[in-house]
Amino acid sequence: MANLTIRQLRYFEALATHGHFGRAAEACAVTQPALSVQIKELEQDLGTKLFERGARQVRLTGFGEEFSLRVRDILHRVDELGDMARASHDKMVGRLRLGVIPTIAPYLLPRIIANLSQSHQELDVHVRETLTPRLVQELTEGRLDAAIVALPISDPAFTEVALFTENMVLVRSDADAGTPVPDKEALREMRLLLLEEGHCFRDQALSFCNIPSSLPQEGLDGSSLSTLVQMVGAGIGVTLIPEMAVPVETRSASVCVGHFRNPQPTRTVGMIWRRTSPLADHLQQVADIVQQSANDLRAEENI
Amino acid sequence: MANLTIRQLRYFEALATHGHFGRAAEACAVTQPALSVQIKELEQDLGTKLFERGARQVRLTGFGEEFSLRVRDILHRVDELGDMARASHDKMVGRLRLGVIPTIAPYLLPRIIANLSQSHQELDVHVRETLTPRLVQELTEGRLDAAIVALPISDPAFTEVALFTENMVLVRSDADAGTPVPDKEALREMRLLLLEEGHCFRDQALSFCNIPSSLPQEGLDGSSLSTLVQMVGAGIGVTLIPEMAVPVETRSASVCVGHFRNPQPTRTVGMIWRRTSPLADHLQQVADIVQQSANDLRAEENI
DNA sequence: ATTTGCCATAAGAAAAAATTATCGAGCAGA
DNA sequence: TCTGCTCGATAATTTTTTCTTATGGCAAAT
Repeated sequence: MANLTIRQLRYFEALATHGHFGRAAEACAVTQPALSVQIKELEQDLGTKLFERGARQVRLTGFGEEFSLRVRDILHRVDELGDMARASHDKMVGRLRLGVIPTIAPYLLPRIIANLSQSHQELDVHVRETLTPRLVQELTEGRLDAAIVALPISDPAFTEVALFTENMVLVRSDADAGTPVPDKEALREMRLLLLEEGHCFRDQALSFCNIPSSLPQEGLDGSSLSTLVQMVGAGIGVTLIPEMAVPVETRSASVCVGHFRNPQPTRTVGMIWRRTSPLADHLQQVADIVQQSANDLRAEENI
Repeated sequence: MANLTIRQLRYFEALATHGHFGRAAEACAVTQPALSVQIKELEQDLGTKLFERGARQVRLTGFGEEFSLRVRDILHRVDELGDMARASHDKMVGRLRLGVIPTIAPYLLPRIIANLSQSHQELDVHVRETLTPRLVQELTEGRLDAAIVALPISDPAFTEVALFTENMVLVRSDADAGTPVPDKEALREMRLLLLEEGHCFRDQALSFCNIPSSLPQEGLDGSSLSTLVQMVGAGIGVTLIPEMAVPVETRSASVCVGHFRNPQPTRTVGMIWRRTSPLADHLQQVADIVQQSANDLRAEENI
């Protein structure tokens, strides 16, 4: 009934083209009875004769003729399945859904995209920029393939790969240039501008200053590092930003950048993906490229 | 490698839609390990993971997603094969390639076509009108499904079914009306108009007169019965035609028809097809309809 | 009439796929 | 943190399918 097999269809096609059981069988690398039986069962399943067995030759019936057109089409499509799989073996193909947190995306993404599309021509990269908790959720739900976040995440469901560790730097008004960089105790006395709640970078900044993140601030949170820097430039206060953001964010603002020393605050950026993801191998490649992208960026800055 | 089975594709589709091995297996009416193994082998054959087995759910990978689109399409087409076969089970469907000799076609074909297309709605009938030897050849080569000819053909490769026997009648000029119908000896002295060589009806006429068919005639052969009758109407001679042709051919010509007696010349018309034809059952039905058509025609003439 | 080519069939062997039973990993509720 | 539970993977065995080899029979060709 619905028990057609691809094998039967292959035998059928061979017999249709060769018009000869023996040769068709040979073409299929089986013996003639094997092919005979399968053709017979195919005809039985269909309830219709496909071939007319004359003494001299084997010919398709009218129905068989129509049948063969469809069978050829089907076999072709089946073969394509294999091709498709083979094509996507090593090179990562298709879509890569990548999440990135907002304090990384603007600075690193352009480089990542450039490098990725160079090394993985066929890959179309979807980027989602949002806060860590949402990235984690979407990753869990399978709506993302990987995410670039600040470590640690410590979710046992994820593989976590550290990519790089970068310093957090102080952004002050131009007016403060030359004055010594405050230590973290002094920092606590200053007006520290922070990202809105939910940004991990906010928590990292607070943590560096030993300020509990639950403590309410003065209500001057910015929605982006860019906003914070602008506010600093306006003389409203100081802020911390990741080193990576320096070239972009301090270019057009009248601010100066100061490095802390001993201990310097840092954040570690990494990539995470579901441990069960079958893309694991590929994702490690992607992680390497992201790491390379960060290195590129850093090298560029230090020119 | 190229060992994909339809079964695997069916299991795959079930798992893709259910997202759950147990339920997919149930839907396929097999146990869960059976499905598990087949999916595993499918993935192995392809060399790619199709599903991501999370603890909580089973999800298609990006590749699996693309794969499933194609698989659904393929399975649909495979199912159509079955439908197609089922649809053509009893009712004869598709094309019927029917050969007919020229001394039958003009008289019987309209009726046959009418009756056939009434009883076999879905059948599109291709008609080929030519001389017996060519019909036999095309039948042998599988380029025709059946032929309506004068019997006997006596080819062991063919099934031969007699349909009806009809008289051959004399066509004379109107002027001869009322004079007795000549017997075959007298006929030999008259100017007998015949079809061109190759027509079996020519040979049958000659045979009735005991004239060897090898004997050259006076070069007045007609290419059709219609021509012969017109010639008779012009007073050139007499001719024989099958009774079936009388209403059509003698309607507009100034000729009269005479029946021989004792023995009347006759020809037997029948249908032939390759004994190996899988349409045998259907062709017997067609033969019945052809026979009925001849009866219809005869009844109509005798009104 | 005999031989030959070719497909069908039968019987036994090999391969594939199913079943039952069991394991172990990840969640969830206690 | 443990414990029970769900669910998929795996193992061992049986059943089913599909081969191969051997052989038969029919029709065409010599």
